[in-house]
Amino acid sequence: MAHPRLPYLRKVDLFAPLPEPSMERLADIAGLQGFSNHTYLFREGEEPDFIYCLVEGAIVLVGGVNGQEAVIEFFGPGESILLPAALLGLPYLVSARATSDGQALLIPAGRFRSMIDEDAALAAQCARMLSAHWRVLIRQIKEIKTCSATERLAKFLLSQTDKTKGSATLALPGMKKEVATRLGIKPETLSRTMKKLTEFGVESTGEVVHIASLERLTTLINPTHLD
Amino acid sequence: MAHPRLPYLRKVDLFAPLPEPSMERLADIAGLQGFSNHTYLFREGEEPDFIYCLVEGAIVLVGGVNGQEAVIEFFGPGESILLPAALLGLPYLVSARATSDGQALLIPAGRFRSMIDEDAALAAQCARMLSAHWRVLIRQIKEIKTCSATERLAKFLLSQTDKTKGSATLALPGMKKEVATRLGIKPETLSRTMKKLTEFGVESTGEVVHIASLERLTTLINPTHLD
DNA sequence: GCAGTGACTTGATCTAAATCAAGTATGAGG
DNA sequence: CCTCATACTTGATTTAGATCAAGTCACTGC
Repeated sequence: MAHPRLPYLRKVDLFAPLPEPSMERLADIAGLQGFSNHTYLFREGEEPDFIYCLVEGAIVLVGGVNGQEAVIEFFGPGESILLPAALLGLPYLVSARATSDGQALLIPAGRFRSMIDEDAALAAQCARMLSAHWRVLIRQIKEIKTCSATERLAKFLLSQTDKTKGSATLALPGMKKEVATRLGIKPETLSRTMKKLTEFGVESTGEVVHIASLERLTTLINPTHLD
Repeated sequence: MAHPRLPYLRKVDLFAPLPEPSMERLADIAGLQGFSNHTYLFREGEEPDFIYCLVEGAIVLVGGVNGQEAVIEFFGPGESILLPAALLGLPYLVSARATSDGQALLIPAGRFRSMIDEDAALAAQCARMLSAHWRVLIRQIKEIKTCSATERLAKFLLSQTDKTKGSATLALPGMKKEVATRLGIKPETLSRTMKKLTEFGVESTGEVVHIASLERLTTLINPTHLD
């Protein structure tokens, strides 16, 4: 095969639906890079050199204001990050830290920026992926502004599984202290909130959380509010 | 002129940089609609029929969870809303309420969705506008998670003017109770927080806010934290 | 094996912001 | 002009979550 990168590109949601010619142009400029746990892929304030597409492993997007640091979102295989900064050529607003070893496809930002004006399929696909992520962020903002810590944790846990009925076992996408800032609370509060959820059939052993009944946990979210 | 809508299209940031042929295709399908204060342009949960491009007037995007309602963001002339829902054909996650009388260009979502796959310039421009808005949302999430109510209000006020030095007078983009939920606080808290800012040269008379010294207000944001 | 470090928990206390409860404008409609 | 509704303010009180302070536990490196 002409391009050894092609099989990796196909694993990335942003590129998977693209026609062959677009894929090949991307394969020409993409590079594969391994990263190890706890390292930073890039930091807030830096100029955007690449778009990062996760092939394997997991990372967190974190934003710092003042001395503090807050997790914006967790990302896993198939997801792409930093498309907005790269497209606009503006400094990153967030940093990315690996939460496991893994591999990412790196697409040079400058080349990508010129490709997008000529390749309608690619541009449209970017618009769609950005739209999808826009919705993820909106949901998070709505939750922070209108739900209590307990409700937010319950929603978060439910979002970590694709099942909707019965029981579920899931691994947290990062350390507890990262999950805490993702939810907009402190680690101590997460610890206590987790304990509250015990009454609703949630058990946690390290990174692994077991939910006895998804239905039961769901009742916590809309607390007898029927209108 | 063939298309009476063209001058309006040019006022919309999303379309302004597009080449003539793209503009004309858009002019063919766009419709102008007036709206009056306090009315809803669309509501959360509805199917996306249009993209709304504000030509004149102002609107708020609000999201409701449980019984509550929170302002996500304020929008003014030139800005477009609901592009994400329209592109993906998914139900709106938010509602839009007018905060003044005004006019909007409505682009049918279905037609727009097919245009975008053929028109590279349009698709690229959508990707760029979505990217810009992504950054606005990220900034908001970072602020909510890491700043106190006072800091968030100070930042918000500063963001409402393009000046960076001296004094400034500005009109709030909506009612105080809307500004409050935009900041993730209750109206009562906004009232008290405003009073606190009096010591930092902020005076408020109804919708109008006067900042005596932007520099002085800025010091409040990075409280003697230098590293 | 044992110090050292960093994640997590648990408890006691504090505080920022929410809630509850009156108020005072302000503006629309009869 | 008066009444009603709605925005906003102000005060008293409560509370969710933060902060401060010990702990325990698991893992690393010597």
